[in-house]
Formats: sequence, C-alpha cells, structure tokens
Amino acid sequence: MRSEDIAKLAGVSRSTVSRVINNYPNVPPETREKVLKVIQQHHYQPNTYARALAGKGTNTIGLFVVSTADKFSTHRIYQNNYFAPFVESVVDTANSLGYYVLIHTLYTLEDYQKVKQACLQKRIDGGILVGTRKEVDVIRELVGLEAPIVLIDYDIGEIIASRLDKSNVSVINSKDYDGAAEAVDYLISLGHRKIGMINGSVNTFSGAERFKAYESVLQRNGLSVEKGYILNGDFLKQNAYHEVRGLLASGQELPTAFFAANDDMAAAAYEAFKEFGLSIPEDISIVGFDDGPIAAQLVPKLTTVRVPIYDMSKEAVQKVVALCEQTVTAFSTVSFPAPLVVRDSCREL
Amino acid sequence: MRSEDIAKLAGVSRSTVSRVINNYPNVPPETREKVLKVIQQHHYQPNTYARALAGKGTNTIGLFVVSTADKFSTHRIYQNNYFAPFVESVVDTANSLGYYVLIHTLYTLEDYQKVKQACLQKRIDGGILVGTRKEVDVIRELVGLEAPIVLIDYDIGEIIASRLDKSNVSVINSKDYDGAAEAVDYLISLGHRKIGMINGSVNTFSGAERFKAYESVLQRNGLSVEKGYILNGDFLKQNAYHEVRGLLASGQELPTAFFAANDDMAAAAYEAFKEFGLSIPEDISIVGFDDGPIAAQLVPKLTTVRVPIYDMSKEAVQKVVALCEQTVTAFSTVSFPAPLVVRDSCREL
DNA sequence: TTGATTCATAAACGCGCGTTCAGGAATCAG
DNA sequence: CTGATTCCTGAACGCGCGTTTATGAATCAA
Repeated sequence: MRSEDIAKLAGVSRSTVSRVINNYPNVPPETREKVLKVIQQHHYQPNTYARALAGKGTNTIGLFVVSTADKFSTHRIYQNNYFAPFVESVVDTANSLGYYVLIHTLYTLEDYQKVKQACLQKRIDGGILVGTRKEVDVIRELVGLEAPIVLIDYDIGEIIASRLDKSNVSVINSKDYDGAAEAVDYLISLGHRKIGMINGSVNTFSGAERFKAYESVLQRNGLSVEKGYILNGDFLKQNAYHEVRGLLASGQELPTAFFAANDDMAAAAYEAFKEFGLSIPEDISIVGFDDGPIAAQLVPKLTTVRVPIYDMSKEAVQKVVALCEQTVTAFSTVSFPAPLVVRDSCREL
Repeated sequence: MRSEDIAKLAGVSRSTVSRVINNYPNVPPETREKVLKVIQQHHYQPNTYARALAGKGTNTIGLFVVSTADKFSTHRIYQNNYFAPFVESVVDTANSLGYYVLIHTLYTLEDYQKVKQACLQKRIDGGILVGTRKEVDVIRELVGLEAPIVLIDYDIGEIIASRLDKSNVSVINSKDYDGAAEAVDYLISLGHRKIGMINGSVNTFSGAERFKAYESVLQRNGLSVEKGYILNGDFLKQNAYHEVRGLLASGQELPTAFFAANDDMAAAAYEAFKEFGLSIPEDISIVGFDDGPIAAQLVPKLTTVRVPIYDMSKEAVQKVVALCEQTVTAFSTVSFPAPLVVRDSCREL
C-alpha cells in the first residue's frame, strides 16, 4: 500500500495525501477527512525509508552501550545494575517522544566504528553512548558527523570543551568526584582511618573520578594510601568477589572500611565478607556507588552514592531529540549531583 | 558523500560503484581496487534508506519486550532477571549476523500496534516478541504481514499451528509445563504434601503453563489444591513479597514448600521468610523457575527450573534472519527443554 | 463584466541507490 | 579480415515520499 494507492482511492493526487499526512494547512477539511478515512481503512503507513530519503528524519536514535567485559565473558552487562536502568529509561523516554531506539553493544575498540557507520549510513538521527572508555578518542572520531551525539559518563578536555558549542557532541555525567569524596569523608567522619577501595575500570570516566576522589580525600586528611588496600576491579561482581576474597585470605591486617566504585562490587564484597564470618557493619563498613536497585535490597541496606540514572538518561534523550529536531542548537555539558545516601552498612568506630 | 561522488573520484559510473559495493562478479579486479580505495579514503557508507528503498532490506530487526508492569510502575522490567538476558543475547546475536536491533517496550494493549506499524513502515525486516500476553490476539494482528515474526513464550492454538507453514509467524518457547511438573514432582518425592504456589501472570503462556502443571501434579498425586496456598503474583518481586508476607502474617497453617513461577518471586519469598524467622530449607522449601543469574547467588542456592534463555533468543534471531534472507521459508515452532536444577533450597521431610 | 487575488490541487522533480538493458570495446573463431 | 561472442560499463528507470511550482477554478473588488 503506497500513498499513490491512497490517492486513487480517495480521488485525489498523491500530493494531497502527503499534505494531509504532514499536516499542511492548505487542505480543506472535507478533503482531509476523506483522505484520512481511506488511510484508516487500509491501515496505511508511510514507508519510513522513502520518507527519510525525501528529507524527513527517521525518528531513530542509537543507543551504544559500552561493555567493560568482552563478548565471550559470562559477565553480562545488561544484568549490570547500572546499564539495565539506562537502557530501559532511554527506550521509554525515546518512545514517548515518538522516537525509536537502535541498540548496540560495544565490546572492542573497533566496535566504536559502528557508531560512525550508523550515522554515516543515516541509520540514526542521533546517538547516545554510555560508559565510554577514556582511551578511546571518541571526540575526534565522532566530531564532525552530522548527527548529534550525547556522551553519558565522559569527560572531554578543557580545550575541546571551549569549542563545544560548535561541535555535535554533548556530554552528560554525574559529579562522581564530589560523590566519592563525600563517601570517603563520611567514613573518615565515622572514625575510620584504614579505608580500602574496590576500584572499577579506571579507564572510564567514572572509574577514574571515583578513585581520584578516594586518593585525594585520604591525603587531605593526612591518611596514607595503602597499595595493599586498593583492589582492582572492573565494575563487575565476579572479579571484585575474587579480589576481596584474596585480600581476606592473605592474612594481612584488614581495613575497617571499604569504598566500592559501584554497588555490584559492594554486593560481591558482602558475599565474601559473609563467607569469612565478617558481619556488616559490626566488623567492617562499606559504601557503594550508583544506588541501583540492589542497594536497598542488600542486607544490611547499602550506604551508597546516588547516581540519578533515570534523570541522566532522560536528559540525554531529550537533548538528542531536541538537537535532531533543531529546536535547540547549542551543545552542552550537564553534570548531575551525586549525593551520598546513608543507610545501614557503616558504623562509627 | 554519495555514490555519485565516489564514481566521479574513481573515474567510473555510479553503476560500477554499486556493483563493487554489492560484490557483483562482472567487474575487473583493477577497477574494483580503484573504487574500493576511494571508498576507503572518504569513509563512504551507502545511505541505508536509499538502499532499503531500492529493494535491499534494512538489516534491522525489532525486539518488542512486553512488560507485565505498567509504564509508571517502579518495577522496571529490564532489571527483571528474565528479560535482561534476553535483550543482551538478542542484540549480540543480531549484531554478529550483521543486523541491527530496534528495541521497544510494550506496556498497554494498544502498544502492540507498534509492532504492526514498524513492519508496515518497513522500519524492520522482521520482529521478535517476548512475553506476549495471551489475551492479545497477536496472531490475528500480525499474521499477513510481510515481515517474519517470532514469538518467544507463546502458544498458538492447534488450528492455527496446522497452517503455520503458510504463516509469517513462528514460535519459540520452553517446555514450561514439563519443567514445572518436574519441580512439583520433586517436592512431592521429598515428602512434601502441603505445597504452595506463587503464581506469575497467568495471562501469559509461561504463567499459565506453570500453574497448570502445579495443579495437575497435585491432583495426580491425590493432593488437594488449597486456594489459600496459591498466591497471585505477576512475576515481579515486589508484589510477590507482599503476598508472601500476607500469608505468613495470616497465622494460618503454612505449606512446607513453595513453588514459585520465577526466580525473582522466589527471591522475594526468601526475604519474607527471613523476616519471619523461617530458614530455608530447614523450615520451608522453595523451588523457582528460570535459573537466571540470581538463582545461584541466593543463599542458600535456589533449586529452580532452567529456561535456556540464551539458546532461545539465539534461535529466535537466527530464525528471523534466515526468514528475512529467505534462506529458509518454512515457519516453525521450537520448544526447548526446561530441566530442574537441584541446588540447596529444598529438604527432605 | 473584467481584472486581480486567493485557494485547491495536480504535475514534476529530487532524495540515493540497485538493477536492468543496451551499446561499445575487446577478444575470439573462422 | 570479418562476423560472432564475451566482457565491461554507462544510461535510464524505479523504489515511495516530500516539496516546489504551475495551473486552473473560484472568489472578490471595481
């Protein structure tokens, strides 16, 4: 069923059908009614690609989720308590704005080319990237495309930032440094002096910021940063679990508190602690990051830093859509606050 | 950058460029090389929509995830231990076959129209639906479309099944009835006589099958089906939690074992039991369904029925892609086995 | 009644690409 | 050397739709 068929059935020309569909003003009510009726009856839907080709967009945005694990890993990222809400929220927001979401997972550095490809092919009107690694020079790769791009959780350099208004790249992130600093400050205020860290991937914006804050706050308070207390994780449960067990089994003196770079790894620590007979918060305190769904489900409830995932993803979609529809032309950087949420996983020493 | 630009730069006609891109045999090696070089240099990518319009597909499949919750609910479905792996696996499989995935969430009955729309608009070459409700007459809505459709977790009637080879609709599901029967049989074999059920949405294929099996097995063993022991959930944690608490607080005699229609609701029962001082499996036994990631993470590890989610979603994508590319023309129904995985959440009476 | 203006609509072009078809060059057989 | 064949390639058409432009009808003012 093409628009020409509709035109014939309605006794008008194809142009008129098109004008009706696109809400042109200069078509008399009766004609409009007549055409709409035929469209309804035959369940006509304009061909997206012909439409796109003729100049309309495609109402499709790309969502590119960067995995810290590799494709063959058993750590599945959409089970991750950070990405899952992102995906869901992006899809819902986009749908409610009449947009479709093309979802793609990025495992390797080469996979980033998929973003460029999708834009060059005009497959998407714009794109959102979540969890981009720092070593990828995304800016240079993506700048200059026609499609607007929003990077969630990324930090562009100062220089590039100053020219951002001319770029097609916007950035949305949370104030991870501040949130992490507040978390560590909180532990210190409770009397903790030996504080361990369970790191996320430090080659991501979030991973790096959270660790930097940890180091700085310790130093600012005259506490030493013990290498042995820093566990290297990757935001995923499994590795964190083994790292924590390793420390616990080593026999060395333990920290009295841990700061985990995300909730999943904190949950892994919960398990390891339990297996070694350590109870939270009596024997050991812990703070997480993200405030994803598991945070409040853990026993005891996890004190953590809240990342406003829904707000961020909503903002990202709205931004991309606005840029696609040119209701906005300025690109921007938006930082959401990341406050500490105190629950039951820390005790005063 | 259009193919005509490439043609000019390479000193050939647009037709030749097209032939190179689409791997036509009748173009001499040198010419091919020359054109490919220009394409590489200028990062040319053919416009997807022009391509689609000219007869090629779009290499895009739709993934429609049906939510049992409503859009404004706080129960987010992609955090659900059943859907998240599905989404991830579908995306990965599709990408590895060179396909893109358009993801959509279906909340209301009207939302099912989105599936038809996407097909009619030629936005997708084919579609996959997960978790379709029974009351939706999806068959009638979707049959007759040009695009192939795969329904995961659905049961088409016998009559329609016999004509399935002429239809565009295929079905993939797990043998939920058998799996559930095995689970309840197992509890009975351990000596349990009072077995409760935590139901999922019985308006879905899975929900209905699992409950039917529960009833049948009890009756076959001469056990009565106690209304009071049947809790009505919706596959989501929160409601199950309140239902279980309600039963525990009611003061009535408790079952010695529960069969939960999925792992998430079993996890909710874990919490409720713990709060009422009941330990698993000493005081009460429980079996779940799905064998999602949390099953083995729960303490004690959950005995559950394994649904081969990755296999099913992989099969679904391969099926759709094969149908899109017409390497296969027969539509089919595939049922995967759902075996009981015995862990630590049940004890012998 | 006539010229000027508005309004409704159809014809025509372009979006970028795949593919068919025909023509020209090159190769071959005779 | 000539006619037949093969090989290569460019022109032309169509995919379905948005939009511009032109045309003809209808309305208005004078």
